[in-house]
Amino acid sequence: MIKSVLRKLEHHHLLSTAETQALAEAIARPRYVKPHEDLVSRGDSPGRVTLLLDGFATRYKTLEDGRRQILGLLVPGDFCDLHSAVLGRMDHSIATVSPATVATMRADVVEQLSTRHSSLAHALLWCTLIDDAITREWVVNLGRRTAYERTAHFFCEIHARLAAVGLSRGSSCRLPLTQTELGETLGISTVHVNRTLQELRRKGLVTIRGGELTIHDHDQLMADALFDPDYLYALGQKHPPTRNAANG
Amino acid sequence: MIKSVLRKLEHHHLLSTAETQALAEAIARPRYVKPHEDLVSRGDSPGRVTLLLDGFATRYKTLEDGRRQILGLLVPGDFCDLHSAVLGRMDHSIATVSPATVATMRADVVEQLSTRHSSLAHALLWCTLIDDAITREWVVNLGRRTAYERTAHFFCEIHARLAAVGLSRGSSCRLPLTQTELGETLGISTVHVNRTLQELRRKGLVTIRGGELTIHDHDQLMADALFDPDYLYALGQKHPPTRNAANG
DNA sequence: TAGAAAATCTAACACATGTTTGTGAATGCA
DNA sequence: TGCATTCACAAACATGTGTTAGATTTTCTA
Repeated sequence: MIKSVLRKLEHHHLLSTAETQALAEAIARPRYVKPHEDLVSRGDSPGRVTLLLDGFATRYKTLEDGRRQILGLLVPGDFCDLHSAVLGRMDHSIATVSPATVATMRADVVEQLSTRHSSLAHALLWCTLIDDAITREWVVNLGRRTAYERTAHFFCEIHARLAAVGLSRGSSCRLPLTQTELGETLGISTVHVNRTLQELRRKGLVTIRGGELTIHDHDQLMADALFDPDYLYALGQKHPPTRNAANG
Repeated sequence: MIKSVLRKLEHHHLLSTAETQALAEAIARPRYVKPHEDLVSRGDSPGRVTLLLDGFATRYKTLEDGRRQILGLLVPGDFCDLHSAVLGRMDHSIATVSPATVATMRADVVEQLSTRHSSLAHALLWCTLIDDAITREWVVNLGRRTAYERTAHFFCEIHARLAAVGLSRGSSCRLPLTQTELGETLGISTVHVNRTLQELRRKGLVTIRGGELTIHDHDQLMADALFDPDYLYALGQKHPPTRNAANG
């Protein structure tokens, strides 16, 4: 279960056995969380860092009048709130969307480990910065792409990210979001999500059913989305340069 | 000139004289840059970290077909590409919008300083995380706010951020963006920017002229924008708790 | 397994925003 | 000082997306 996290951290570069062990020890015993439950809420000062081991979660913010925007989709292996260890409190909330398994680590322990193991610190920072790169791409998505392009782009991204942690089966992967949640992610209304999904289906590019996303024509989807996986920093590749020849 | 940076770093908590001195020494002699010139381009692996000392700059990305989205506005005191030191290359470009003064530091020197001076490392990380919080709020802005609300929100944010580095005069501050650039920031067309600015003016909330932004009714503007400065983490306050009583 | 609740899907209509095109004013450059 | 360029502003029209409301289907749960 902890594998998904290690796999992600090692995308960056390999950790020593001492490091992975220290990390594994710091991780509290996994906890099961029901769908649609807050893991951390805006304003919290958790003092613990939460790690998503299984299932899906969203970062989100709600405006005074109830409008909700999803800021990011968290997939297994993602850290939920590393930044809160430095900033002290959460400026947004995080909620599960599916049944999930999470583990936590004490923030001060993470800090200690980071000072002791510089490449662990580096790996954690790397995770945070990839998240930022993804958020920036979402800004492009919301600002400059049409609803259709946005949706296509989102599907490309999710498939790539899940593939990176070994959670895709060929052209399929899980994506347990309702059309309402998709709308809150893509900045469009639920009704328009429905229209858009129909168009993607009609063109034979994508079907989504029962929380399962299937991409039928990856090339065309990427083209329609103006998708360039550059910003994922080879998250989709097995192991970047630092890994030596004997790749597994 | 270096003051703007220090002032920002010290929002977080005070640096020792040794630290500020080490930082000052690492900063190469300032360089003047013309408006609308790239400071770093997408794909670059700069090896140096750039610091904006004076003037304005934008992070931006361009889609294959030419559509451009501004991902962030950089104001004096902001780091342009701290993350590139870890990620290795830029996933977006940074360009000046006004005449600007910048300085650079070698990435490896920054890394060295960070390991030697932990509270400097902390301060730099803090800057990065604030940037992320701002980017997340931009996602909300683009995804859930109307053109009018977005524009109002953007003006609130810029004024708060400039006030934080001592670059506002009462209800006014510089904002040298053309209506086209505002559109690329707010995810709307140039024509619609014009319409929106007129509405803000008609309501007596804001005027923008000759690169100068003036807010006539701050309360109403914040209300219309659904602006909550929370996400700026008290960037707008002089000095947070860690600073002792004798505040300047 | 029935009933309730949630999610998908449709349709009609409203409207915010985009597009195109053009004018006049401001700005920069030779 | 004049010319070219950029910028702000305007009007008419096109359209993508939002809204409201309701019918169907699926999923949950008692």
